[in-house]
Amino acid sequence: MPRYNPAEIEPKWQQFWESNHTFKTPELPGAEKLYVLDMFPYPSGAGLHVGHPEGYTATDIVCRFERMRGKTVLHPMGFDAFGLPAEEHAIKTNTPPRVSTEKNIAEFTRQLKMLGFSYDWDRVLATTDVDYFRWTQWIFLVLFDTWFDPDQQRGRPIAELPIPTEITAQGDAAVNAYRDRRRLAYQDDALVNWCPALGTVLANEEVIDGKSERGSHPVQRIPLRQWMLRITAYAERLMRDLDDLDWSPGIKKLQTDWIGRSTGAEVDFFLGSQADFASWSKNRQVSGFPSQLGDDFLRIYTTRPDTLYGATYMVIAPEHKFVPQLTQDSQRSEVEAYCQAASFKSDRERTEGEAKKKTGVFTGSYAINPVNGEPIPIWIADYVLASYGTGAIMAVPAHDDRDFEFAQQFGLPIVAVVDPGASADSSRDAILNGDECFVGAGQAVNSGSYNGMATAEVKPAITAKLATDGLGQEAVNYKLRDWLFSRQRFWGEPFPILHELDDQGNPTGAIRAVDASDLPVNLPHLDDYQPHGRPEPPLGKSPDEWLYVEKDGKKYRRETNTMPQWAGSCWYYLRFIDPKNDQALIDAEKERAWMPVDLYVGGAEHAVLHLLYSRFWHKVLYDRGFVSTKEPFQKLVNQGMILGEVEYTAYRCGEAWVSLVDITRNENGILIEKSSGKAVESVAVEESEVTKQGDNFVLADNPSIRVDSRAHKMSKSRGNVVNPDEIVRDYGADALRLYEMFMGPLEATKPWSMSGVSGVRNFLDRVWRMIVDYRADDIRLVDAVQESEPTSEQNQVLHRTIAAVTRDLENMSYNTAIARLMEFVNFFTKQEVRPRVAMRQFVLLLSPMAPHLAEELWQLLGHPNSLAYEPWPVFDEALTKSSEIEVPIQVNGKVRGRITVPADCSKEQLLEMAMADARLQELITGKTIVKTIVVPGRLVNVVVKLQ
RNA sequence: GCCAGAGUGGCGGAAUUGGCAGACGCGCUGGAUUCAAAAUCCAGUGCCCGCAAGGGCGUGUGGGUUCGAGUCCCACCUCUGGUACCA
Repeated sequence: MPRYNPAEIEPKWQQFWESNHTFKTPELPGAEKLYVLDMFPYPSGAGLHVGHPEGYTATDIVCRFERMRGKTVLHPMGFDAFGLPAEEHAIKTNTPPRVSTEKNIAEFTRQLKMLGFSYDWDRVLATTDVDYFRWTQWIFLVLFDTWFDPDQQRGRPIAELPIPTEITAQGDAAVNAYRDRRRLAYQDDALVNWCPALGTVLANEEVIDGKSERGSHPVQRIPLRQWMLRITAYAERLMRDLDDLDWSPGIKKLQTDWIGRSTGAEVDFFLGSQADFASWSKNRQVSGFPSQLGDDFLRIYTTRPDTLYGATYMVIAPEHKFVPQLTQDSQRSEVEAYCQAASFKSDRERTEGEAKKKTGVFTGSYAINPVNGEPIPIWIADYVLASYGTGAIMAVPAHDDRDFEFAQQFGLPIVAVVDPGASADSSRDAILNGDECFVGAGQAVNSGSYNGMATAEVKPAITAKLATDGLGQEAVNYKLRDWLFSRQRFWGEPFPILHELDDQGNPTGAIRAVDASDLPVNLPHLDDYQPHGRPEPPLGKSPDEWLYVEKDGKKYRRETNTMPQWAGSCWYYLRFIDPKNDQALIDAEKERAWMPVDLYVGGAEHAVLHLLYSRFWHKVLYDRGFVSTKEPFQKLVNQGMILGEVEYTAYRCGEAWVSLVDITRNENGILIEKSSGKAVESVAVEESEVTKQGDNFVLADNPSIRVDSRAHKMSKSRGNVVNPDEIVRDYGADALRLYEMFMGPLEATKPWSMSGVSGVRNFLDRVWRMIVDYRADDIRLVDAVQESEPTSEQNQVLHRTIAAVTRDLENMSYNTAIARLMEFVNFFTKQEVRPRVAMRQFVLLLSPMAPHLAEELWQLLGHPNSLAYEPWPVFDEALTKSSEIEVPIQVNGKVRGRITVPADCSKEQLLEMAMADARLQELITGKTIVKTIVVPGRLVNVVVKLQ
């Protein structure tokens, strides 16, 4: 029964590859290396999703293709296994997260192996492996041991940090504190989502609308001591070094925008009476612009120093440390209530909901505008963020949308200082009157000596003047914030940090790093994973043997925060190169030989954070001499999302159908009928029940009812999730791989289609029957496959296929490569004689995409060894060409006929033959030839006009 | 609102980058094979007019450049994804 049976041949070849170590990668590459990396998965309990194999198949094709072209390929796989779901599961079931994690990893491994990817499984790792996170902790020690030298723009050992003499004079504790403040890993108070009812700190994604995801309890933002990583120090390099990467412009832009560099000025506003302003500013002319903040002025950051004359009030963030100082007694209760309310809101809530209405409260205090000596009121409002710039702004309502909206709401003055000019539309008067906001560039007005100057000139001029007066200076700001690196979680890497305790067991504030030789710091055993009710991490529940450490005669308590999930995924690409090294995170020679990653493929959801964090760590490791490349990932490709099968949805209100055009969403997001306002019910309809009318789908038996036709994201709740196990069972792994590649371009979002899967399976069946005698009782070649020379036509098809498939694989255009292979099969199944040499070449071309079937056929064609390292077929250019070609003849750009001409026919000959064509003559008689266009090998176009 | 990407047959998608629009697959129609079905094989399949030869229209919409536009330019519409007061 020699039918194509993937259930039999796929496990057979997977076993063959495994027992022969076919894809074992040498420690060091040969002549040419290629490092191809997939974004490793989080091993969730749900198992592999069809989205995973999309990218994995694409990279596997690259690897198999390039191995055959002689490259030494590194293609590893691992698991990003720390994370919230395992811990949630632990809280619910009280099983240790490691147990469920390992179970999930085993399941993922089984599923990945079932798809025949050519990973070097000897290198597999999980971020939760103790041998792995030992080095994650080690890298943290490097970050802890590094400060950023702004002059050299690089990270240097903390021992090289220059200590000011006055600090040295204060003793060791002062020196240590000075160092601690400058390390790349440092401690700071940051706001966390504290949920008193659950007795635990929640991650941002666990907070929905200010309530806990579980149980809907109120969540409060409270400051908690946190570990931070000084990624902002690297902002400039993270931005600049994008230039040399082979990433899509879209991703580069996302990263650039995330870093969000802006230039402007910091300006100090005097906090005092108008009478004292003169002497204060005179002082400033002598002392200059101070680097330290004082309490007699408010420092703001602006990108529009040119609008300083238009600043009519100021706003500070509710968390600004001047709030108590600036609040007058008359305003105190109002201010306190406002700030309290703001503390309950997350950043997101402040910007969402409530129609983004601006809120704020007056402090009762005033500051003096440095350019004109005018006092202006200081407000508190949550539209100003504490974490950006200086947490305080000068408000220029005439030229900033947000300030304008706020000023209108609270009746604050609006003074225009930029004239949009006559060229602008009719609203110029409204703008100058302060009735409308204008954010563009123009000409300065109401701006003292700057009047008449263009915006672009005023900016530097005012900044320069402020600098000479000691009132301001040019400044650069980034939206990028330092990376909040600690989590109040159990299931993450413990920090290798000890907090010194005094004799009473209280922290002294001094910290020390765990010695590198004492790594790893393993996670302790906990009896249970229930929250303990304090705003402190679960590791606070650890047994004393773990929690308390004595070292050099001093007592310490371990750090109880853990690292975020990002930590382990920041550097796994390095460990794959040398996964078992117990002396170093990576051997230097191997690192130089394999880095950088030549191709990195994964979902676009990691476009910003994961890639930015990895790049940051890599740069620190580079500065400290542990890696040799500036950037980790040379080429990046983001695969598109796979949606569920297309669904048709009709809507019904009671018994009556309602057309899609008559439906809208009410303010609660419920679908209603526009006319009646009644809720409608959505009904899934079969494809056979709908028909296309114009651009839309309608019910076949009621064409006035339009229905919705779209593919949705796969989700459990929608019930449209496709399970790879089922596809492999019903169609085979090669069919799944092939289908996912045939669906469309790798980067595109595309809907799943079960009949598409059976289409490619059908192709694989045809491939089988092209070579195997499916009517015989045992597996043998079909009679048509013979040891003969290909005809010139067969050679033409073969060599064109080799050329096209090779080019398509180089471009990662897998859908068209597969189409070429289909054309080959369509041609050769019609051939009575199928030369064995052509079949051999074809099998090699097919092998990167459908490796199991290809190996089986390769064996059948008489080769005892795997084809994995067979040389890739080479095409002969001469054989791809035919001697004659068909060329269209156009009249006025419309195709009116075709002629067959020699392929190498010259321009003149081509025109001559075209003009000799009877059909053309017929069409142009009685008309004047205005022009002829002849493109050899392409077309002839005759332009005529009447007469 | 802003940013990015995309709109091509009944469906997924091709088109060597300005040169025969719709490759390849799905679906559909007809035929062969079969007692019948499945499977397989062959042929056809953008829309409209026409018995046919042939003609007209056609790549989201409207304009433009060109001998020639899916491809380039301008304006607009729709969808998808991302993002959210960063001064």
